[in-house]
Amino acid sequence: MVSVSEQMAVIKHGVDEILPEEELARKLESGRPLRVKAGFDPTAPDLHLGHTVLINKLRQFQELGHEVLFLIGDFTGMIGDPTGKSATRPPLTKEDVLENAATYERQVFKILDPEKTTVCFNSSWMEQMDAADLVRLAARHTVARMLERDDFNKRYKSGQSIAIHELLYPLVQGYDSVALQADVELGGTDQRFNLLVGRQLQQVYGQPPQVILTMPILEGLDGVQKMSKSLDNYIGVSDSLDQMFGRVMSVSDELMWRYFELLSFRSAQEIKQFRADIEAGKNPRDVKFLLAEEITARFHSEEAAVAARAGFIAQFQKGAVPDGIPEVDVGAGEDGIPLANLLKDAGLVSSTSDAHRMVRQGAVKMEGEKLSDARIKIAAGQSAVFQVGKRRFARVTVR
RNA sequence: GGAGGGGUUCCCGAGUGGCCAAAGGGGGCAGACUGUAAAUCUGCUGGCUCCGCCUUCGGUGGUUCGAAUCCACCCCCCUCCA
Repeated sequence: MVSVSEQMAVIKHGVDEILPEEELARKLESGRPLRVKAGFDPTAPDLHLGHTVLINKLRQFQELGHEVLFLIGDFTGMIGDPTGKSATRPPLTKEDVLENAATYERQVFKILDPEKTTVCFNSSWMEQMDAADLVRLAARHTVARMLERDDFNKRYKSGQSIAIHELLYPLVQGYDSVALQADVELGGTDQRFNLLVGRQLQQVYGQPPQVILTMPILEGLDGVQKMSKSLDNYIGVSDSLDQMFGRVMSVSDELMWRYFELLSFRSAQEIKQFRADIEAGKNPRDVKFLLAEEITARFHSEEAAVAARAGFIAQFQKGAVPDGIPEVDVGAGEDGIPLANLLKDAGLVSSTSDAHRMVRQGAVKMEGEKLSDARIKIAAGQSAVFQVGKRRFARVTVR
């Protein structure tokens, strides 16, 4: 059994806030496995590394012997967390929810231990409630407290509308903790208020209140804005091996440390040692390799990660053509096909105009030879590797 | 219901009759430098049969030799008043 202080050290690594910290220590001292809850949106379960920050922390709890309650908010999904701009969301069908849940599991169990994870849906208790039950639940909380939530507060003060059902969201999420008898609930920093409501409700319902633990929001590849799909600065957990490896490598040295803190399972001491090594003259790239390997290994495999590294070195340090590039056929006329059209048809550029631009800038190569005129014709029957920029490749056969 | 202000190329935002495919910034892409980093510098950033041509400035229809710019109607957004 890991000591409480050791457990605390692991748990505290990378977190934003633990409220209240002493209470967590006390719960750990009891020695029983804690029920650790985290809620997830039932829509679009296409996870990126930003989402995994939280999941990684859940994993650490599991390794310390605790139980994870993976809650899919299919009922709350009907409301839609008011934080977002989209007011009301189209309700998902049962089938959608189940399908999304399956996708979640597929992605999440690359990190979590299925043996120590309970997947649950809040519709299973919320749908049991009748109107009277809901009124009773609503009676446990006050408008004044709800309005403490920052975004509600702002909207209220500025006279923007707040629909009644939006006030229900934190309440239902909080009730989930009651239903699950959670000991700990994890969430992003933006979830702080909602998590605290759970604490209050548990007390009202005569349960020991959960400890809340918030995780920071992970910055995207740009290092500034939060990682998100819409900003296209993300690394998806379903990304291909090479793409994932390459994207981790493209992270700046500065941001690398953040990723180590939130995405790696290496200990704080180890990470500190890496910093010292670089300080002493080690190439930061080599440390970044370790990060990229760890992450790709998690979502692909150890062997794949090693292969990815080798491929990476070959492609970018030695300028080799990577493996597994797309093979495309393009059609040509009597006297061949102009280069610009070939590039467009092969999907290497978005338009022939773009092709001309790329050629003009010296970005286009055929079998490693730079081409300087987009109007040259490539004759039918030829097959060659075309390259646009450093990372767009295709083996093109002219028919 | 009333008053006013807007809708411009991926985004923000100039432009108010020809010199506008449309300033500037952001983002993106490419080149140089490198560690495919970051920072920096340079270029590109509507389409095409690409040194020329074609189609864009909320929509439709006008005025004009010529309109993103003027007129009419319509659609949408925002602010203030009731």
